[in-house]
Amino acid sequence: MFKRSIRVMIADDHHLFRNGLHDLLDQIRNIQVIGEADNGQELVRRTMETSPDIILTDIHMPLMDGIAATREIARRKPDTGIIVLTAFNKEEPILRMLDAGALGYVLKSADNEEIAEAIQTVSQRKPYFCREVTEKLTEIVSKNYQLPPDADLCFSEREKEIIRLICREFTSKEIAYSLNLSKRTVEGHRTRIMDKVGAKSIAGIITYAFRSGICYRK
Amino acid sequence: MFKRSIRVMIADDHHLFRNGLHDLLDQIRNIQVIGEADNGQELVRRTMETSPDIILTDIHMPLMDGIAATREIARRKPDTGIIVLTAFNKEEPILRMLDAGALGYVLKSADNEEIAEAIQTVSQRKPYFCREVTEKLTEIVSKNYQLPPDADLCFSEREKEIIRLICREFTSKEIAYSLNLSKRTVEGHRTRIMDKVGAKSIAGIITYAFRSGICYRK
DNA sequence: CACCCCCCAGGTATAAATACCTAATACAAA
DNA sequence: TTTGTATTAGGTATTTATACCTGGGGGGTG
Repeated sequence: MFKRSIRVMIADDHHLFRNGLHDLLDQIRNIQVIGEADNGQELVRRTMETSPDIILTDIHMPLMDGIAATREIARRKPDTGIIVLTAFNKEEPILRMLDAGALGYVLKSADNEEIAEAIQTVSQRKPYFCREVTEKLTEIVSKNYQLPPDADLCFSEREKEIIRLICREFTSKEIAYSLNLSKRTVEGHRTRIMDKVGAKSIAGIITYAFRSGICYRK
Repeated sequence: MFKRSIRVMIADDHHLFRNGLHDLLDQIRNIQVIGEADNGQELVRRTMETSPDIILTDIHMPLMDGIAATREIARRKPDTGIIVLTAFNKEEPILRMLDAGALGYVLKSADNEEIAEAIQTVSQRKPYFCREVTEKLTEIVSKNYQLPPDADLCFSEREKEIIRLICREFTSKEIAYSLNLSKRTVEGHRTRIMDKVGAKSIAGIITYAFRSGICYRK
């Protein structure tokens, strides 16, 4: 089966690094480097013009950083696979880039094979993270994610349903309407929930819901 | 370069599934299946005896589930690469298995190549997650991890103070008393806060507070 | 069967929150 | 100086929430 080559754009503010990466990618058969940019604005502009399949971008760049550029490109050309290629394995940039819409995250210390693998993977719309970043990611997850506490199990499905609706700013009347119940029934559930979690008002229900994982941050 | 074959152990309570997987793995050159287990206890015991390089295990199994078995094996034989092979792409089992020490997570719907790839990857001590799970993982991260919010800056200290008190279940009257203000003043702040965050009620204020990081989970 | 728990729903009453107003003070920036 | 914003505070009215009470129906279990 014939595979058309993957068209790649490089963005980094260091000329030498771009050169090295360009040479490296030129050696890979089905990859074609179609452009370079030394800042985020140029990256966005050239991406709009040339529609690369894959972008390899640094984070720290003048005029517009890689995060803002990624966000912009993810919005305007959502089919573009964006891979972050940066030196540091820090929590915040990883999360910001993920949030901005990057599909891959590879450290600059990566070897040639890994970069090639990242490009191949992301070009199929699959996420790719290098080992270090995956480790970081799992670390972040285990650090920030609280497993549903046993208390969770104390709630019936109905109760959890109502808790989530409460968190979404629905009043008892609205919840009753949407669940085809009486307003009094919803109020009854609400009271039971408050008793269970020891809350004095919906405020307590909501804080409990967030802290316990019944509701999520996003 | 000569590569010694990867010694794999299979754990699943379904005989047919073990068979199918066994046959599949037998077709891969450098993989050698050295044993099977149909429950977690047996998995741990046989792992202690035979020290496989890689374990492919289901989660739901009698006597001891895959999570407990993984935890045990990660503690007693930390060099073992454990890959979860399960049917469902749910948040909780993923996190539990990661926490327990699994390095890979592949859905049973995966094709042969993907399972082979997972084994190869994990045998190099690199984590491997199938696409769906990676997506879930990033979803979990972006859902639970809060970026330092810019919105935070939009609130005056007074407003943030009041937001935190609201989250702690204080009523306007109580807040007014504790801050030596009029109840009406607190209500005024509350209204301004609701306007700013686009909330319809305190529920909206609290969810905003959690999501933006003005209030914390733990 | 009796018992318990969940879900449902109603009454009555008070407290709290919200939606509209208005307006004075203070302090910093344009 | 003027402008803006934060903070303070009040009035009036309606809607919601909460605290008490009551009861029925269904499903599972000892």
